[in-house]
Amino acid sequence: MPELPEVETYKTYIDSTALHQRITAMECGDKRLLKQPQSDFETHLIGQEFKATQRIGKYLFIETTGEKVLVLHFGMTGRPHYYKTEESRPKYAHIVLTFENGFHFGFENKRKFGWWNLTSSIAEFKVEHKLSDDARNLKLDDFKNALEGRKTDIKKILMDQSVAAGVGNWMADEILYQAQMHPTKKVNDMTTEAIERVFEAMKKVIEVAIENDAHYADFPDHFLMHFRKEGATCFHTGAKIEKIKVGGRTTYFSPEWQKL
DNA sequence: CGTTATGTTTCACT
DNA sequence: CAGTGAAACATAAC
Repeated sequence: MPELPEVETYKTYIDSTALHQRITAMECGDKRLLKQPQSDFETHLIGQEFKATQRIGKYLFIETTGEKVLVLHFGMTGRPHYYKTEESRPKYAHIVLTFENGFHFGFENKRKFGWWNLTSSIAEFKVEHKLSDDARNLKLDDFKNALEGRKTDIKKILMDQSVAAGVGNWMADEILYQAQMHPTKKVNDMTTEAIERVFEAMKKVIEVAIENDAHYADFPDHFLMHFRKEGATCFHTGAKIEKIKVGGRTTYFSPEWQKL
């Protein structure tokens, strides 16, 4: 389920479990998850330690004591899992590192859309992958600049990783619900006030989600995540939530509440 | 069996 | 260049 808040919880999890331990082995059950030959990862990881982590959007960077930075992307179904015994090995841990202390760092990825890579420079990686600043730290002026000249649906813009890195499908729906903005509103038709409203909603959704460890059940009652399904009841209007496609992605919204 | 799923990349068009 | 829609990638769950 990894969008920005989920990956932030993964970061915290890794920071509190897997840092500062010598890596002794690597295994990978499906090489398609590796963007480089496994031997490259082994060369740069074995004998090294995780030193610190950084997150930009949905990408997690793990700095090591070696010269390369490990880059993780979780795809649609991924999470890290730190465990000790083989019995507790997660079923879909397709990539596993073993530490000197006997624990393992498993990369769970049921659908195999996630991957690992190595980079020499996080800054370079960010440019190559056209990532904006992380949505959590993004400045209003940069957001406005990124919208300049764009004419498409606000939802597509929000999910554009070069505009606000980290916003994915559920967050875009939640942000637009909070901002009372219709998902297919064209950005060139939006007033400055409306753009600022969406920006503020984005910030709020991010902080609320992180505060609650991306645990949707703990989100405030007026958050769309509680009724983000077709035919469910909108908290504010009591009307039915509708399902449409925007930019090829399933989109849930409340027609009366979210104005075009 | 068919549909759907929280992501990214690529490609053929307009 | 901006934008679109579709396809591809893999697989489990409903």
